[in-house]
Amino acid sequence: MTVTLADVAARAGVSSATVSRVLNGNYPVAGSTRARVLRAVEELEYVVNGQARGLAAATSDLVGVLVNDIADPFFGIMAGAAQAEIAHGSRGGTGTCGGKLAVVCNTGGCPEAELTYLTLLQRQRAAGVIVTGGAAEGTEHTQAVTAKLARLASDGTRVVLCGRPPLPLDGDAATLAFDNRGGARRLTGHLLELGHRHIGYITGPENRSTTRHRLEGHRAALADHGLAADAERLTVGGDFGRAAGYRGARELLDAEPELTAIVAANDTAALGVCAALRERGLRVPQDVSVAGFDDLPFSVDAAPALTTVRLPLHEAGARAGRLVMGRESAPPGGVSVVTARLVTRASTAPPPAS
Amino acid sequence: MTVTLADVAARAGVSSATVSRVLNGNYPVAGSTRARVLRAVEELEYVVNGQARGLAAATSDLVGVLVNDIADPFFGIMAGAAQAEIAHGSRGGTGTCGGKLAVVCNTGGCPEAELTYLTLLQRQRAAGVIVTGGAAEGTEHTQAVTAKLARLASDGTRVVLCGRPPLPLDGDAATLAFDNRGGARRLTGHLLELGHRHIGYITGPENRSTTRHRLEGHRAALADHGLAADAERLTVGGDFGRAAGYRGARELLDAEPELTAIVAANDTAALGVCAALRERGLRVPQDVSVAGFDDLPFSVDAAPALTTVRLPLHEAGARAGRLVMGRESAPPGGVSVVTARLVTRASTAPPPAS
DNA sequence: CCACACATAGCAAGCGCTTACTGCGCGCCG
DNA sequence: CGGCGCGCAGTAAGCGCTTGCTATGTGTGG
Repeated sequence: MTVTLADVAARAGVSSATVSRVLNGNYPVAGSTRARVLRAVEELEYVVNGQARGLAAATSDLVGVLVNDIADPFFGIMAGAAQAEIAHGSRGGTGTCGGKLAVVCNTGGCPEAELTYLTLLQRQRAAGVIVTGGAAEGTEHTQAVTAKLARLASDGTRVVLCGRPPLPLDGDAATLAFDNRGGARRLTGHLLELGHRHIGYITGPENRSTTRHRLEGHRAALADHGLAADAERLTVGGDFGRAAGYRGARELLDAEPELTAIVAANDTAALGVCAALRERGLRVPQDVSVAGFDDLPFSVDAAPALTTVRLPLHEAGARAGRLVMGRESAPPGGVSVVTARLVTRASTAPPPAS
Repeated sequence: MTVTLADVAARAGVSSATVSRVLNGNYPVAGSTRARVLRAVEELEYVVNGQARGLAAATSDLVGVLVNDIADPFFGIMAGAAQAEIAHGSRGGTGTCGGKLAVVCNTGGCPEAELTYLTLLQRQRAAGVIVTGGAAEGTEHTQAVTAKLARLASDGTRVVLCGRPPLPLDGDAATLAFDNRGGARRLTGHLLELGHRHIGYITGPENRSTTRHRLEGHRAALADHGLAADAERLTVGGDFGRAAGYRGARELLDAEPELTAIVAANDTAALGVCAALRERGLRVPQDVSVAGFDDLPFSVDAAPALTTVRLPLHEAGARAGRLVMGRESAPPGGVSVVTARLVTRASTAPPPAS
């Protein structure tokens, strides 16, 4: 039923070695022979068996891409860009084609799931792995994940960390670190400059590096203006979700009547904040200013358009893809910082005069 | 460097066959032997070689998921849900684990890319393939894609079409067809019932089944009310993108001063429509009603909240995942229709009295 | 007490491909 | 005109694992 190299060889009247060489093209084969082989391939609709090839050549066509939530455009954008680079060079048809297959794995940000996927990828002897999104911190699995990554790296799998703090890895590893702290600091700084003095903050999920860094940036800005005191009280927990923003905003509003601005740890939550505000009859930005983080595509379309911090997700994903494919080399030290740029739009304005 | 079955066998003082059987667990092995083997596996941090296993057992741990645009939540939601089902049963650690690896492939809706990925998947002897999103129609590659799918199906790969018209496939194939036409018809029907008579329509990309079905539904509703005449004139082309909605709305407004409602082929475009309207000083829904399609998560947060048609994307994706894993069986005939429910929110209202 | 059945473990033959290494025939130089 | 080297093609040894079949040891019934 299934056509093998040997079938093609028989049909073309050559040995299977010759067919293999024609298909891989790194060995001289006479033009006439090659043509005969290719015709046989065509006629038989032969498709190489990737597993057998991988086994024999000790290579793999797979590259893993771990994301926290594939339904979230934040990750979708990075994953899409990375995949485009990874698949790059592919050509259709029955013939040979370069490029690899990206395996996008949804971890839900759970270190155990990360570990599972990493093991699965290791089983397939993946050529590389891109890990996106913040790292969970402080759980025992975190360490296991690090160990696994170290293992992969030292086994020759290219490891790229994208939007996650650098890790000391042996082999061919690189890190694209997002400047979450700096971005958050500039964002809150912007609000402070506008004159806000009572600024609420809705965090991301607990124990994640991204959450921590953004919060640290926010607090650093407050400290710059000698406002560190209130910080704790005006911070409520969230999870990057829209509902958390909604809930958090209500909570903040109840706790602090003088509140004039709310910063959410990301755009999605900021949208929830806006909804809660609207519901209370508060206008954005006249009564309360709102800011997010990430600058996802929908943020510009929110009403009012959201002030946020832009992370070049597409570019970072593409770069991660190139790094994992070895098409671009890592900077010395292996770590390069991705800058986060403040984008001011209509959702922030000076606080009401009152 | 890399640990093999034989290494484990040597360490445990058994043959490699025994180790294999312990790991696969479908053959009686004495308890004491099993324990010894497992300890050796642990000590050596052995991880099976998926390629070798696949080759020997003629199986695969891979399942492909083709999507048009991974950065679009429409696909992200389905892919995420499907993947959760596909990975289901996985357990961490070094030991055995069930579940498979989902390979999410971004095709950009381009049939050539679909073909390429399908071939890549075929090379890896994927256990199954889920194809999501509408099909391109009328290009010569469309036929090639169909042929490739037929080939895969008859080779034993489970094929699941999710949100794409059914195809006559041999093997173990199933289709989850979205009721785009019915949904669109109900949506436009809603607008007509509100009293609108001049309704603009912004389509999806050309030559895609989804675009065609939604437009057909829209026109069917118009025809129901004897309004088929204007349909052509009040339809402008789009591509499911936000910018297309923006552009389309301006175009429609210029062409038809009496316009009181605009239907976009999806929510993303509807957001662009709202932006254009705001820019012209038109209020939604007092001056112009707007409706989308899909009910993506952000639609409820738009201002005003978008009237749209809800497609149970999560559920459909999960179901596709179960089908491709053989954990749920296809309905007789292989096709099951996913219903599209009208969701009326604040963006639609009766036309202005004038 | 022997034959036979059953429970385990080992042997070895692949799975389909890559890739040294070997073999062959030809043209060219001396 | 002989030998050498080169350009191609073939041979075969794996890659790491699964699995049908065989071998061994123990317990049981006749």
